[in-house]
Amino acid sequence: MPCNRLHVKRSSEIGPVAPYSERVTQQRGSGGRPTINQVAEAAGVSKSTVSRAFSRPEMITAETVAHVMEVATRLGYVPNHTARALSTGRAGTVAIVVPDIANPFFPPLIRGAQAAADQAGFSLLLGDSDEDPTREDVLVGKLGPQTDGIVLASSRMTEEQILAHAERRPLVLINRDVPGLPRVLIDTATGIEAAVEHLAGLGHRHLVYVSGPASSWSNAQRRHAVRAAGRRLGVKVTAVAARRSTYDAGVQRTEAILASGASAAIAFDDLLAQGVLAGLAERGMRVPDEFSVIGCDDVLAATMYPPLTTVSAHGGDAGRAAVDLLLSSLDGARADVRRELDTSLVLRSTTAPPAG
Amino acid sequence: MPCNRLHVKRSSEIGPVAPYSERVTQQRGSGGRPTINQVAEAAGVSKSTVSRAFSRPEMITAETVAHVMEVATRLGYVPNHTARALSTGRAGTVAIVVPDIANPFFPPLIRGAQAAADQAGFSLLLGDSDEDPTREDVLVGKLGPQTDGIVLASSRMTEEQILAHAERRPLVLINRDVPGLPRVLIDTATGIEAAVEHLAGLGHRHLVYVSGPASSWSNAQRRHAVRAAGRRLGVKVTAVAARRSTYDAGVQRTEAILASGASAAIAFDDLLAQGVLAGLAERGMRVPDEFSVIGCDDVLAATMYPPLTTVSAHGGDAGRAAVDLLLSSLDGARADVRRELDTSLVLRSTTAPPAG
DNA sequence: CTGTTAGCGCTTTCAG
DNA sequence: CTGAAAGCGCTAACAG
Repeated sequence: MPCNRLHVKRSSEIGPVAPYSERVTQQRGSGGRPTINQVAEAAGVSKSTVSRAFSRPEMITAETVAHVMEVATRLGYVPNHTARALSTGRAGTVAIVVPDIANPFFPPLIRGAQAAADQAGFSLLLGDSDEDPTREDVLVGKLGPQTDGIVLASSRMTEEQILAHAERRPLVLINRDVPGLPRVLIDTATGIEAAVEHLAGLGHRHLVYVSGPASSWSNAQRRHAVRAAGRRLGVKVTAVAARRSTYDAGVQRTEAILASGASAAIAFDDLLAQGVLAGLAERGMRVPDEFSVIGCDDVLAATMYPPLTTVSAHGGDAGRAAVDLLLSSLDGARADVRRELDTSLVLRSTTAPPAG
Repeated sequence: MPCNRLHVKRSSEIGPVAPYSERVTQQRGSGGRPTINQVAEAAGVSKSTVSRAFSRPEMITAETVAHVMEVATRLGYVPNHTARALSTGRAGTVAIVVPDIANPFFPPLIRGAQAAADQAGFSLLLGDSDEDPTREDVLVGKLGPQTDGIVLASSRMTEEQILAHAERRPLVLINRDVPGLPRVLIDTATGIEAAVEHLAGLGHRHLVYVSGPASSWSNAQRRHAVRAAGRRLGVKVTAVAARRSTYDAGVQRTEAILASGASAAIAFDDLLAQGVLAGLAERGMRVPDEFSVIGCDDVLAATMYPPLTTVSAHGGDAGRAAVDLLLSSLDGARADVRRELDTSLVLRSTTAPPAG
C-alpha cells in the first residue's frame, strides 16, 4: 500500500534561484552540514517532526519516522550536537581528570571510563593535571562548564576545592574519600590482607611495608591494612618509607629493607616493587628464593621478569563504576554513595617460603 | 580621577518584583549559572559589551572591561561554552583517538596532545577504538561533529575510511602515512640506524630483528631500517616474526632468535624486547654479556631491570606536534604536511660486545 | 567604542 | 500525532 500521506511543499521548485542565492545566508560555522530545516523542507514536514524523529521517535508515526530518516540519511544529515546541547542544557560529555596519564595506574581506569561513557552515548573529555593541585583546580574549572559531570581520579586538590566544584557540577571521586560526595574507592585493604596472609602462610614472620607518598590516601590505607593483618597473624611488620613512588626510590630503599631483617616486602605499588626487585638483584639477592616481594596495582606486573605477585586493583572497573555513578546521578540530587571495589592478590613468581 | 562614565540603567530598581518572579523563565538547562544578560544588566551595559569584554577586550575601553569583569566575577559569571560554540561554529575541542589507551605507547602521546590543546585553550576529547577499525570508524563519526578537528593516532582504519573523515573535519594522522593529509610520523628509522651502528661498533656481525604485527606501518619501517643499516655496515640481519607485540610473544620467539646464531637482537618494541629478555633469562643467557637486546619506543625501558637500551620515540612530542598542526590548519585548507620526528638511541644496560 | 538586531541549530511548550 | 513559535546563551554584522 503506497500511502504517501505526506504533504509536500513545492514552493521553491519553480521560482528563480538567483535572487535567493544572492544572500547565501552567511553559513556561519555550520560546517556545511545540512540542518534540521533542510531535512524538514526536503521531507515536507516541520522542524519539530524531524527533531522528534531523532530524539523521541515514539512520539510520532512509524511511517513518518521512516520517511524523515530516509530523507535525512540521503541528505547526510546528522543532528548538531552543540545546538542540541545548548537547547537541552546537557552537554553529552563527561570529563575525567587524572594527575598523570603516563602513570600506568590511570590508563586502564580511563579506558573503563571511556567505555562506560561511550556506551551511554556520552563523550569523554580528558584532563591531565600534571600532579599539580592548582592546575587541577583550573582544569576542572574549565572543563566543568562544558560537561554534564566530572570524575576526579586520585585528586590532588584539597577537600575544600573539591567540594566547591561539586557544588557546581555532578562530581564523583575515585580513590578519594570525601564524605557527602559520591566516590568509588579501590579497597586495596582486601588484597593487602590476602597478601599478608599469603606470606604468613608461606612461613614469613617479618615483613616490611615500603610506603609511598605520605600525602596519599591509598598509602595510608595500605599501610594500615598491612599493619592490621600483621598484628592479626602474628607477623612483625616494619615500615620503610620511600617518599616518591618511583623505580629509583625502590632501588634506593633496598638497603634499608634488607637492614630491617625481614624476609619479604610488600610495596606501596608496582613501580616501587620493581625498584626493590632491581635493588635486590644488584645486591645478588635472588627473588623469590632469598626474598619475597609483592607489589600493588597490577599495572606493570604482567610485563615484568620475574612476573610480580601483586594486588590487582581492577582500574577499569573503577573508571567504569565512576562514570556509571556519575551518569546515574545526573538528574538526581547529590548522593552520598561510597562504593568500594575489592581487590585481589594475583600470584605470580616473586614469593616463596623464606630462606633458611 | 573618579570618572564613572558608565550610564547605569535603573529601570528594575523600584518596580515590584512579584509579577516577574511569577514566570521564572523556565531556566532550561542553564545550570543555574548567570548569563551574559544578567551581567549586562548588573553592569549597566549591553550584552555585546559583556561579550566583547570576554572575547575581544581590545575592542573596548579598558575601563569598561574592568567594570564588566568586576561585575562578572562578583556574579560568578563564566561564558557558556556551548552557546559560544553554537554561535561561532567552533567547538573549542579537538579529539584524539587511539587504538588502546592502555598500550604504554599512547599515554605520553595523549599527554602531549592534551597539553598542546590546553595551552591553546582547547579541550581534548578522548576516544579508544579498542584496536577495532569498525569501532574506530564509528567513534570518529561520533566525535567528529562535536570537535574542530581530530587526530588519529596509529589508525587502524583503511585509507578510504580515513579520507572520508578527512573530508568532513580537519584531520591529522600520527604514524600513518596517507599522502595528501597532514601527518606526523615518528621516524624510528633514524634511531634504528643508530642502534645498528651501535651494535656494529660493539663488534656484532649478525643480529636479528624481532618483527611486530605484519599490518603495522611502523613495523615495516623498522624492519626496513634494520635491513638497510645492516647492509650498509656489513652486518647480517635475520628476521624472526612475532605476530603480536606482547611479552609472551617475545618469550616464545627466543628459541628462534637463539637458533639464528645472532649475537644481538633489535625488537619491534619494548614489550617484545622485554619478553625476549625474559626468554633469554629462562635459558640462562646473561644480558648483555652473552647477548645484546635493544628495544623500541622507550615506554617500559626506564622501569625495567636491567634497564633496556632502546630507541626513544618521544611520543609526547608527536602528540603535541599533531595538535599544533591541527590547530594551525583549522581555518586553512587541507595541507599536505608530512612532519617527521626524529628518534634517538638511548643507551642503557642491555648491550655489550658479543661474547667470545 | 558601544548598542541593536539577527540569528547559530535544535528542543519544547502550546495549540490544533 | 504534528505544526508554529519561543527560546537556550552567545556572537557578529551594522549602525550610531
